[in-house]
Amino acid sequence: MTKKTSLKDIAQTVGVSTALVSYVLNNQKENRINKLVAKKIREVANELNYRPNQIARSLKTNKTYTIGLVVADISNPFSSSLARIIEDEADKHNYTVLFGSSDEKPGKAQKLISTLLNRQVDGLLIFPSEGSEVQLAELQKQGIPFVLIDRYFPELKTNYVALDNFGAIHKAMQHLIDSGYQRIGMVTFDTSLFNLNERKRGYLEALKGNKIPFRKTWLKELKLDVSSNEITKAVDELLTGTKPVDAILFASNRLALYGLQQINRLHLRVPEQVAVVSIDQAESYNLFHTPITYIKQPLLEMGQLATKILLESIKKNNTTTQANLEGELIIKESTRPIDD
Amino acid sequence: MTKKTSLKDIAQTVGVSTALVSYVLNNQKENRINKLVAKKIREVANELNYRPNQIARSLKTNKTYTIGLVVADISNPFSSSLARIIEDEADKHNYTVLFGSSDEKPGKAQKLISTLLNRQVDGLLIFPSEGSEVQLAELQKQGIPFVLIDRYFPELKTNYVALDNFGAIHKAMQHLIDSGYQRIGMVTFDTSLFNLNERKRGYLEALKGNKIPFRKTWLKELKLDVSSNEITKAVDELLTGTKPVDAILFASNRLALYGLQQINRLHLRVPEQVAVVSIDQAESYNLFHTPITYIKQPLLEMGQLATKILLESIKKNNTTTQANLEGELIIKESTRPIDD
DNA sequence: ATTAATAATTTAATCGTTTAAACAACAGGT
DNA sequence: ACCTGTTGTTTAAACGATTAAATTATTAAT
Repeated sequence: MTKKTSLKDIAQTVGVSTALVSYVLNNQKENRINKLVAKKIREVANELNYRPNQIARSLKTNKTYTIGLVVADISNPFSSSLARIIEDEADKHNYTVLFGSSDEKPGKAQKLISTLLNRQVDGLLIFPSEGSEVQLAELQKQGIPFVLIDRYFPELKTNYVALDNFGAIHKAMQHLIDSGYQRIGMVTFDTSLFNLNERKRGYLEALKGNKIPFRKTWLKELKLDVSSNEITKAVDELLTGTKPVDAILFASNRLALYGLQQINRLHLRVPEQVAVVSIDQAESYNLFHTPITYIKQPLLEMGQLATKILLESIKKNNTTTQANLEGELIIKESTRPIDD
Repeated sequence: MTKKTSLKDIAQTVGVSTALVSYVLNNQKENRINKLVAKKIREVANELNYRPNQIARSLKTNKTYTIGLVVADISNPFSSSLARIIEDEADKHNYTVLFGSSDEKPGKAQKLISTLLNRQVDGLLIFPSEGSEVQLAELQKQGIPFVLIDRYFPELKTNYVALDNFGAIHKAMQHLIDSGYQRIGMVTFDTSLFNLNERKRGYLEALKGNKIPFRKTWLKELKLDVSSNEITKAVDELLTGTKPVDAILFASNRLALYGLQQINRLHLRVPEQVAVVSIDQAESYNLFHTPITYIKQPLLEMGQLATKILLESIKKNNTTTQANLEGELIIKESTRPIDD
């Protein structure tokens, strides 16, 4: 490995001090520096292929221009799509992203955050997992800038960017009801996470608002780390009883992905025998014979906004920004109105 | 922001030198240090919630325990799945991952690599893009440890881990031919990338080996950054002429994703009217009415092996490891043999 | 020619850690 | 009493950059 060139090397070859080299390469004190010397320094820097050691700079300036991204699982399309958006937005401001997956486990998240902080990230973007309130409160106490994405805790006064889950589901439900569906099932998660419960609340409120009595067999609440088999089973139960549902609302793309497979296996026609709505788009839904109605999350806006809020709060740590963004209902064939 | 505690703070409260604190917390010189003092130091470190400044440590030790991951696009499932595997493997060795997307553009890749190197990553995992040979040769010259994933350049003697593309496609083709398909089309990329051309070579060789004369209308070569419309058009051409193909081989999951949609739109039955094979699995293929035969890439092995090779070559920079892993052909309904 | 003002550059401390080398204090052996 | 060895700890330099303050060189003004 050819030794990397440092300011010192440049300084020596040119015959000046490292300070001067630093000033020149950072375009500081421009008017005070001899143009010829500056030119020479730049030339030598180029020749020696100088790359500033960001680590050394960080140590001195106490800024790493790095943000930490904590997702549940980077291989999940929702996470990776947002990761990409965040990467691009961060890059615009010359920030780089360190990431890690928490697998929805507070312990793992804790370890991850700790690792990222040891690396002196300037701030964190977190998809928080269930039960991480205490950790987050601690971060807050330590004055570390962070923004929550997708989920948040109403009892914590933190920055966050999330979907207006209640509104989105309510909108979807109203659409189903307006289209003539009456026995509407929902497959969602059993969790204490506020945002997911908002989805449930949206479902229940919509039923109530339309005077449709709720039956508890319509609501399937699955663990966050649910297996594909369990999703299959839940969908099966919704669709094969004596009084099957005539529409299903899936609370995540993973649930929809496996749920639709089961609908295929049962040879049910969509939407004639069962209408379907999913939260969160996926290009792959188009492989299904009937295009699926879904709630489009404003991913671009979520990612960009979250990143901007974080960078703002890194600059000056004062305000708290909380954003509940609207989802858009994209109506496709899977919820065609029942003609009667 | 409460000031972070440093070694100095601990040293001062205990009343010893920072050196001693460092030795204790790093479990060095254990037998030479007074047990009571050591205990006291650990206690105070705990109380003050000490977190070592990895930046300072890196500056001194010249090791960041960070690897840089350069993918084409982190939001692509292939990339993000591998990213997750790499993350886990890296974590086992206490490494953290900095990532960035190159969008298949050498310029962007260059900038990214440069940024990562400025941050003193210990090594790089790269999904190289077309035309990056010079860059990679340069990296090599500088003695920077790196491993290529998925693609490689036969003229460069670098570490790499990739699929045996020729073998995989050949296997798929043989299966199609053995199942009675004769007019086999392929949708692939028009590129100088070696591994993708190996796919084309596998296709052509299989035809030749089975004495099936190749027709150039069967082969659709699309740009790497092809739009969904162009994929649609290519599939359309393969399937709607006077002599349509009776099977299609898709060279990537993105091609398959849009290709299958067009097959849906044309209301063609799979496999009766057209058989389908895709490289690279995707859970979402299961949404298609007919399960799709595909070549399963050994992602876990690829990611783990690449990471291991990188960490090895960070430790001692000597050998070059090149691995062409076998793909597994997973046979499903989409290539059901033609009964005759 | 002297002084003052300005221009150009250097000095030196600092960030938080690591680590070789030096040092102090004491024990045991002669 | 003196040397030797061991134990426990400190000193101080180093990593590669930044930057306030000090210093020197040059020019302009009197």
